[in-house]
Amino acid sequence: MKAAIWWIRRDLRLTDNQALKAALEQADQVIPVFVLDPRLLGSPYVGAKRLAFLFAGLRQLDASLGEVGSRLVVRRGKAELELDRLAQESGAGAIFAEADYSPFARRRDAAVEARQEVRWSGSPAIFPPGSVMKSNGEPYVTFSPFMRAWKRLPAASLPSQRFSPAEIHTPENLESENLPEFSQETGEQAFKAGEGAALERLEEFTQGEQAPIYRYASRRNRVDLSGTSELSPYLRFGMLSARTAASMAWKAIQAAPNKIARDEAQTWLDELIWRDFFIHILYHFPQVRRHSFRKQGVAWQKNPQALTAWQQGQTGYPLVDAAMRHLSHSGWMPSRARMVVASFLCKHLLIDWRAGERWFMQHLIDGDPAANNGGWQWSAGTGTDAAPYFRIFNPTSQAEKHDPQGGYIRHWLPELARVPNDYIHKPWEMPEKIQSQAKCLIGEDYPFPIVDHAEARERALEVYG
DNA sequence: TGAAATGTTGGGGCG
DNA sequence: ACGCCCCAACATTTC
Repeated sequence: MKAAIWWIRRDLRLTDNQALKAALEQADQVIPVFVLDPRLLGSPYVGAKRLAFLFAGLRQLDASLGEVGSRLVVRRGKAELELDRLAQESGAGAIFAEADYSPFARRRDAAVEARQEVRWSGSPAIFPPGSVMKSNGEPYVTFSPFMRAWKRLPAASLPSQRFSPAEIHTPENLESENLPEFSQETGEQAFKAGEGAALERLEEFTQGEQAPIYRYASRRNRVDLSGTSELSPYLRFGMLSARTAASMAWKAIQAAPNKIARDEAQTWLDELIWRDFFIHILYHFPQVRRHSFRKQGVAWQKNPQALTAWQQGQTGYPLVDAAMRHLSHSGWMPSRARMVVASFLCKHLLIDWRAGERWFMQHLIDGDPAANNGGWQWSAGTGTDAAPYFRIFNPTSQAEKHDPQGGYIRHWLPELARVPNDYIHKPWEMPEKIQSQAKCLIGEDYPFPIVDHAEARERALEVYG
């Protein structure tokens, strides 16, 4: 065919892009287009920090396209209408796109398919939904057997990982919208957008005998040490292909200098498999987006004051508050901190996990419907293969384990900066004299705990039980 | 990818 | 030397 549309959704990259590859193989001219859909831009599950990252990524992509003789076309409107219009303007014979599985994406894509021919290739998952199933044809709902089956799939069945376009011909004279600017509202941009930054970080994380991946398992929980890969925003928007990430993980595992290092790296691959697991779960059970996977209901409590305290990082538990302010400021939080704040909201405060899920989606740069929903339902104990109801994190002992010197806490809670180590994890126990020395009066500069841990724990056991 | 309560063991102080 | 108690350290059970 003469021309084809490459419809970009969450695959903001040129390398290892199966949809782009297919379009280039089938058509002489390719039109890279991103559609700003008002249904997404105005959604209560979208926030400024993630949009800013998306738009910065699109600008980067436009620049990369420029280097191969093309450019990005941006349109604003409902996807099905804008793609219709673009196909008519350009005479494009088909639309090429990577799959996208959230309930909204599937409705949108069905509407597009009703009007235009769409050829799907590639997936945001490493192995797409449907490819990891039980022998009776049903989807897995527990992680361990899912992971075993996933690991039995031949890595060689993954299509070429090395594709990178040399030249893209794109028709002239197609109108393109400007991308909105978000300089004011988003605070400090913690992640540099774009495929280049993503590949740089992946390399740094996985390459060489001293690579962080070889200490991943033992350091990922240390909130004060940046022990995680920090690749999630790139995976979210496909600035990094999940398959490229997996392929680098496999290589690192093979190249590990010893068994300990190999196990450490393996743990990171296991996390990528968790990501696939939740993508598959949302695909097979789209109702989990709105409802608990488990039928038994928890009697959630309405508590707007407590919800606000949690959102603002004013619960009186330093690790919880540091993490929540980290999120508001940077749009990101390490995995361990996410588990701690989620457990606190659902179990200590007995607030419905959906309130936490929405807050995360509004603030996380990497906010992804499948991973975020899966994580929240896991924490709340309502999901597939969920944390058992009696597993209640003690926010103080979690802080002692994972931020032993309080460095993370002091960084995000400046009012606790001068609190001595003995009290950094339980400032409410500080004698008054030390409070004034530390210039931190509890109840004034920093709140008393909004719930007593032991009481909250008992209450959660009773309500969940 | 918990934490608390309860149970067991063994060293050391002491009469 | 011996029995008793205390309690830290570790193990097991329970939520």
